[in-house]
Amino acid sequence: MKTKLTARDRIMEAAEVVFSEKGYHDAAMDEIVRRTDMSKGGLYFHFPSKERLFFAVMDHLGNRLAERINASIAQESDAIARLEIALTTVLESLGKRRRLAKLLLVQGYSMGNAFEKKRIETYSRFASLIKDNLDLAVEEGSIPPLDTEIVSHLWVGAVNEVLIRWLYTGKPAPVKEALPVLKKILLRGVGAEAKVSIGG
Amino acid sequence: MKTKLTARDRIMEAAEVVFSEKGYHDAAMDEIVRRTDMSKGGLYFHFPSKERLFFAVMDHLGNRLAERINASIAQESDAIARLEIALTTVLESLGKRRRLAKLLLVQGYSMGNAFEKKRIETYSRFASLIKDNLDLAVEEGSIPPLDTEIVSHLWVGAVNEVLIRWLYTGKPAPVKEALPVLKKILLRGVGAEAKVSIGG
DNA sequence: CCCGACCGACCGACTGGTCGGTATGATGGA
DNA sequence: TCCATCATACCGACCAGTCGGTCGGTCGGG
Repeated sequence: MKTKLTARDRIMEAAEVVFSEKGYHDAAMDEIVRRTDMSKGGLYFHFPSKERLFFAVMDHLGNRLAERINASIAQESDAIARLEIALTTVLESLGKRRRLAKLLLVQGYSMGNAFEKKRIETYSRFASLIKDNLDLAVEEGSIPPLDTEIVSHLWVGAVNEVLIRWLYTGKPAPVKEALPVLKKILLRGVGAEAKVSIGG
Repeated sequence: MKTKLTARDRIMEAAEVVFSEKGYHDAAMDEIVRRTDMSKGGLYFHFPSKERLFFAVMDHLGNRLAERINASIAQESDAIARLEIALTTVLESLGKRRRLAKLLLVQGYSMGNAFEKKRIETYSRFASLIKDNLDLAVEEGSIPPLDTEIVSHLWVGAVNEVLIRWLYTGKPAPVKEALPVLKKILLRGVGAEAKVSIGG
């Protein structure tokens, strides 16, 4: 294990802070450089453009979130329970850090049309995870058949909106208030009932 | 009725086109001017800034959509039926015009943090409409009690995501494919069943 | 002759990206 | 052991383009 971060990592850390606070467009490369012990030329030695740097940060954070979700559902075999746990993990992870949430959910849009592809890619990854478990639940017979493709995006959108709302207004509290409601409504929507009882 | 549009209206029309195609940031005032029979100075006589112009366009389009929804649900008294009709109207209106949808749902983000307030405002208006009818349905006893505040935003988020998805990938078709699923899942989620039968 | 409406050249601030140059350390032949 | 050589990593002043907004001026109708 290295205690020293690589130059790449240090740049990405600074970039994460600035991008999440300012959004893509309003973030100046000069400011990211300022947050580093490096020069502009040094930064551009490691990343070819602002856009690539942003994508690298997004990928990094997206990966970490995905890993956390996968780890949390790994030991659970029941599809419905896995969906509940996944919801919980997302709300907990993003609800714990505004910065992460903001960057992942909102701050890329100012990139303009180039962001479309990345957004689709990132959101699809999480939608797929939901879809897979919905499909499994249908196979298991725990829920009636439905268009899991559309429903998975419906779920992602619902969670997304509730989190963005929280980012901007500070409420509802993602885990304490929103999570129970989201679980109840979304699960009932697909014809299931919450199994992991925490907030009912 | 005037057949002549005012200068303000002509500017807003041009702005709508450019903003929806390019997004807030990438839209250049010079291009909006070019789409007008007016000069830059003339435009700035009517609107004090780019930001204000964008907000004016958003308000205008938001109002028109809200009016359309209100008109469509006016003659219906049953709360659940009103919710179904409102969903249908939104999907129809936005599904019919990418431009409108894109501008309302996505293109403002590139404004950066100044957009937050406007987004909250715009989305809240539609969430409130949903919330009011959910509250009514609870009062009527058609659905069990629930946190209608959070649920209304869940609905808005779900619809939003499905529409954005459609904007970017072209599927699913908002009215033909997405609408039936959204109605079914969202209504079942709050403990109701679709009453207006079109797509089941 | 005044004033609201409009004109359009121009300003100045900003910013992504470049480029010639430097420091450091590894390599390797004599 | 010592020096020449080379690549990697890094430096930061500078460039060139962009764009929102301004301002002195024009014009026509009342």
